[in-house]
Amino acid sequence: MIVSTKGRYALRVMVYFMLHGGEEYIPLKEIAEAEGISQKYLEAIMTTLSKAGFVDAVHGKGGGYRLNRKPEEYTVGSILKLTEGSLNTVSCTTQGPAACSRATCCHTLPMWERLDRMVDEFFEGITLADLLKS
Amino acid sequence: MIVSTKGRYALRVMVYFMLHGGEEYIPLKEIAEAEGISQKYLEAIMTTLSKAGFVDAVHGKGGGYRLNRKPEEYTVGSILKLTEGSLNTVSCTTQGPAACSRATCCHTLPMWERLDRMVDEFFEGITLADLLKS
DNA sequence: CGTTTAACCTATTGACATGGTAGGTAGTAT
DNA sequence: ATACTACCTACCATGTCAATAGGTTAAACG
Repeated sequence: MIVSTKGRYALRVMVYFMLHGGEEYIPLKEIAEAEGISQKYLEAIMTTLSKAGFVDAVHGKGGGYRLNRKPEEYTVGSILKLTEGSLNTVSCTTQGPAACSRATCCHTLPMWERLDRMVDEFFEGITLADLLKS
Repeated sequence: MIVSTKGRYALRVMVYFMLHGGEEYIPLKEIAEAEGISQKYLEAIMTTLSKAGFVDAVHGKGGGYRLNRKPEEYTVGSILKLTEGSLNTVSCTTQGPAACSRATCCHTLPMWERLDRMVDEFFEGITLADLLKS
C-alpha cells in the first residue's frame, strides 16, 4: 500500500471541487455526504489542504472550501505528497543516503531509487484536469 | 511503503546466493550474519521461498539452501509477489473491480490501475542477474 | 446582540500489520 | 549419540491507519 485513504480522499475531494465548485464555497458536510466519507475524518484532510494553500477556506454561514487555482495547475503528486507526507516506496529511500549502513554495497538500492523516481514522475505528470480524461 | 522488509530481505538473500553460492548449500546462520538480518526472522522468509520452490533446502549438517535456477530466471516481481503477497499500490485495486461501490464513477480509479500495471511491469522486467549491473 | 453555520483544534480509540522473539520438532551427516 | 540445520507454532511489542468525540474560533444573519 503506497497511498492510504488520506491521499485518496484528498484527491477525490479535489476532483469534487473541480466538478461541482466555482466561485462559491462548498461546506465540508456536502462533500462528505456526496463522497461517502466520514465528515470528521475529512476535516483533518481539508485543514491540511487549506494550511498548505491548496484551497481557500471561509468560516461561518455560506462558508466552506473552494479551489485556489485552475485544475491544470494541481499535480496529483503535489496533493499526495502533502497528504501522505512522502511517496517513497521503501524505507531505504525515505531518509538520506546514509540511512542504511549497507547503502554503499547494496545491490538492490539502485532499483528502489529507480522505482521512486518512476513513481514520482508518474504522479507529477498527472494534473487534476487529467483525471477527467480517462 | 510498498515493499516491507520481508520482500527486501528476500531479495538480498537471493542476491547473496547468486554471489556466494554454487552447488553447495548455504546455512541460514551464515546468511543472517553476513546480511545483518535476524536469523529467526529470516527463517520464516526462507521457508516461504523454499515451499514455493524458489530454492532447494536440505536439513542437517552440511545442509542449508541454494538456488534452483539460473539468476536470469528469477524476476524480482515473482520474489516480491511471493513474499509480500501483493504489490498493489492502493486498496482500491487489491480486490476485484466490485470491491469499491464507487468504482464505476470514480475518476481516480483508472489512475491507480495504470500505476499498478506500471509497477508490475517494472518488477517483472528485472531479474536477479540484472541487479548486479547497476 | 444571539443564534446558526462551518472551519479549526486537541485528544482518544480500535483494529490491524509489521518486525521480531521464543521454544520446540523433524530430518540429516559424522 | 550428538551436532547441525531446516521447519513449525505461538506470542509480543510497536506503530500506523482510520475514525470518533468534544470542544473553540470565526463569520453571516436576524
